[in-house]
Amino acid sequence: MDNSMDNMQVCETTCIHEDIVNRVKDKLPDDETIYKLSEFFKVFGDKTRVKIVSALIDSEMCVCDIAYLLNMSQSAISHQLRVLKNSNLVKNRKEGKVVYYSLDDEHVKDIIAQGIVHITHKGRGE
Amino acid sequence: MDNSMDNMQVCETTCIHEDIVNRVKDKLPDDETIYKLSEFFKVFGDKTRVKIVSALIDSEMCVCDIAYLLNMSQSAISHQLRVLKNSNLVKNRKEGKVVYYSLDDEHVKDIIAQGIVHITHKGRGE
DNA sequence: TTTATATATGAACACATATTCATATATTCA
DNA sequence: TGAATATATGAATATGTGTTCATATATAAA
Repeated sequence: MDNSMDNMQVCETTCIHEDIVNRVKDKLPDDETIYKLSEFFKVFGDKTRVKIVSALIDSEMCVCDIAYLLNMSQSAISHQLRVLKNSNLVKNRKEGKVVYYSLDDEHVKDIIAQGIVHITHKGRGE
Repeated sequence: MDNSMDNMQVCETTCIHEDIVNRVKDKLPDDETIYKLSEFFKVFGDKTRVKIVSALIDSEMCVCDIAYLLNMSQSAISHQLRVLKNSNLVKNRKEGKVVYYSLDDEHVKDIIAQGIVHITHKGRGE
């Protein structure tokens, strides 16, 4: 893992600001945190999942409701709900044959809201 | 676009809660907003980009600094910086041959912070 | 102008991923 | 038990994406 840079074209030059790099390196989150962060945001990086989450902000719904609402197949929704569940973003409860999904994280609303702030502030030229 | 559901295996059944679906449908953000949201979060859905952004929270840096800090090739970093720039998350200034990158969005810090809140709260079983 | 350096970029490749299709599982009802 | 329904899931496929490699561009220095 360390000799992977042996023949890589990286700037082995004088342009590196070692003081800055060293200072930043100390503050940078560890690799596991970075990985978890990117995996977390990756979940929101899909239209279908953002729709599902946005919908569940308003109300608990069953798989069939969501498929109908989003005009998508039951299978596709089910697969995505599993992704959301694995990320602890939604939970479910079973009532007979029907499985109801709802949000399992208080910050989901805030995350979406903050995303909206960004895209509305940056939409048309700075 | 409307007849795409003609032979799709969606629940054309009685389990749909029409009242809930209709109410949620009205509140759901429009398709363009959903798309922009997912594209926005997709940017944070990559380890390298999260690292770059986290690093830039602390200090402006040149491409070479970032490549050295993250132990990655200059080309890989340059490609990712373009993605971040296209998303209006970073800006750059040129000083001779050196290009310095810095954050271009006040909420980036908040987004990362909120992500950390989630992964630390949900890490070890609820 | 020639050389060196810092960055940008297009193409290719390897890998990840979202949806579909077929089917399995679980539950209710007759 | 058997039929119907709601959901879950594995495999396959198509599409997206991150890095590498080679190279182009831009700037500075000799």
